[in-house]
Amino acid sequence: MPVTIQDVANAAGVSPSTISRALADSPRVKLETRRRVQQLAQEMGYMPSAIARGLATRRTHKLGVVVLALADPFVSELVSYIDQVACQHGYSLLLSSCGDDPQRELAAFNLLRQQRVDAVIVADPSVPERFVPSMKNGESPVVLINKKHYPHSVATDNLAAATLAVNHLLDLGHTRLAYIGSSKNKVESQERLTGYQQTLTQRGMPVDPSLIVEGDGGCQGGWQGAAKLLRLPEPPTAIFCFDDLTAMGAMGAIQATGLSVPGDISVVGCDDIALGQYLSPPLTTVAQYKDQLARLSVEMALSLLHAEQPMPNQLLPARLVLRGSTGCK
Amino acid sequence: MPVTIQDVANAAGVSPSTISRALADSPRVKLETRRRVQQLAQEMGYMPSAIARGLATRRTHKLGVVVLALADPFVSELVSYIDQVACQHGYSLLLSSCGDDPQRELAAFNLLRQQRVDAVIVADPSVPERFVPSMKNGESPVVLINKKHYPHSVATDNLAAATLAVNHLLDLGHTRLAYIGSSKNKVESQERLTGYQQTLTQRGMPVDPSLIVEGDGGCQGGWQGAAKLLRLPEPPTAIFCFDDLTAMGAMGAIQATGLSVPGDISVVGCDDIALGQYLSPPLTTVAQYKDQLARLSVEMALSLLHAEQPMPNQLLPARLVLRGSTGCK
DNA sequence: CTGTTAGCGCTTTCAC
DNA sequence: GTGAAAGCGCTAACAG
Repeated sequence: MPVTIQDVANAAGVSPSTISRALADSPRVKLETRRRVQQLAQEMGYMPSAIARGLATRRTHKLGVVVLALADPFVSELVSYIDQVACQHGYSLLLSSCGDDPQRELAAFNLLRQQRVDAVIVADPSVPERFVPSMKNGESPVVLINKKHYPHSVATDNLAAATLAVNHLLDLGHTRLAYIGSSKNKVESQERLTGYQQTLTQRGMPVDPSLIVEGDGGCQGGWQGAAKLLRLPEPPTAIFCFDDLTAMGAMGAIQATGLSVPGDISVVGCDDIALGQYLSPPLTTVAQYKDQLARLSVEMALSLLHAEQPMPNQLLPARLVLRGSTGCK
Repeated sequence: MPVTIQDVANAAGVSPSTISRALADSPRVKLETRRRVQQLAQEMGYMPSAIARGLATRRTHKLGVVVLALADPFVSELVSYIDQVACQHGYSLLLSSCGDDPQRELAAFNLLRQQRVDAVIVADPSVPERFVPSMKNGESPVVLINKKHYPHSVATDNLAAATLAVNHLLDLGHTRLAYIGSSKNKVESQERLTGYQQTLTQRGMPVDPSLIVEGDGGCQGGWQGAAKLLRLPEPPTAIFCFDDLTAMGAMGAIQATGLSVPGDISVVGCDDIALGQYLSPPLTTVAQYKDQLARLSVEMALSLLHAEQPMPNQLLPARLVLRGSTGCK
């Protein structure tokens, strides 16, 4: 049995309330008593029960984090940042992977509701759209990452991201430029596609529909997408991929046929996962500011809680990272 | 304000206790009442407060998961499995990355204690040893993954893993065989090193100390380790790496100098992270049964809780996965 | 400055 | 088969 506030109160010869106040460093208790109590609590190894405190204050200091696939490097890096920020604010993360099964989705989200998390952050953009409405029913605010169309979100500007990538490739002199999208992230992928198309058009290049194929946001989809492009009578000389995993798969497919990256085909990814720089060749990519996505999403969640002026939706820029897969460096 | 059990009781015209029992499907309440209450609760969108329940039962149905770096693919894949299993048992995961800072470590672990998690699983083998003793003080049982020397653990047999890798390389005809270890995972790395040495000796090969270098369990360490090996007067023709990230880094370094994998040097990793098969060439590796590690660690944690006969420590086998980086397939 | 009193929402004896 | 009452460990008025 853990030490309770009563135990400490008895030991200190004061009432539980005083202990409670002293530990909160309330000025309402005499400095001396405060110090004494604090030290005593420390010595006794007293750990306030977050559970009892939660019941009393109706605030659990827990953030629910919903993801579909934690194993996706972008997602795990993001969650890692979120955890850091949350920790700084005295919050813990309650994880909830909803898997791909609609049944589990609901169960997972209900678990979060039962746990009375103060807010939930949907940290994986591939969490299905159909999952989102059910969240509204909950009483805790929901912040979505990279779903800018929802009430509370912080997202990377996909249009700008695609523009950076395509301009880079165009600057390199490429004229046949493909895009591999993601069926798992329809909206995001569509936005990046739009950026791709707009940029081509703006720079006076034709948009060839046969150069637009769909992956699944993972390596496999990237591989298959690239394989399809390679079978074209006139294959592209550069590929912009929905994300870094797609790009990895694409590079694999290209290299497996004996072609060279970037010698024959240049590849650009998106996200900037940590492993990208260790691929051969290192992956040129459009980086998302994961640290900012994390920080802002936590801050937004917290601001929603404290009913300050509702923090507006955030749209973050992206950053081009030049590496070997487009022949840079 | 969420619907409380009182609300449901009022609506149903029975007492809270009956609601509580009905929802637990207790035979003590008449079948008809039970059904009626269950449906009513459903309709009213009643979600029992895990927090109040936790206070009353002293069981939170939460598992604390301690990791150092969630962004490590092995770790995130593992946690992903743990989440699945935990969910099946009606448990949620409370995440706690302790970062590399000893200060935060303590804070992170204290958070878990305050949250009164039922048990904690240390899911990242690179969580520093010095962190472990402080866990014993907690009142909740602790299960460690891949730290077989601790009271409650489930681990992959590192000796066997290394043996598989080295035998494979030897079978391929290699005679100069290097090992890149990890300074961040001393014990594990030492075990794999022992397996490497024993196997070489058993098969009548010399153990050349200059072929044993240390990485950091990540790509960078792998890169540097391989670079060091390449500068040797007589470089190895095969490298067994502490883990897949190390192997990725090593492959990068080798390929960056214009050498070929596996043409000039074969590389074997360990862990079998999902991305391995999409590298060029795809990575031969010794797979850990991550699903089993996850399942058994959760089951061990739960068994510890329910004070059944304490489940003995588990040692799992490893499995060789042949791919391109050793010229297979 | 400190103590007393009431809950927070649930489970669980113990009665009826 | 169901209800009443106590209590889980804490916080937060309200007194003094």
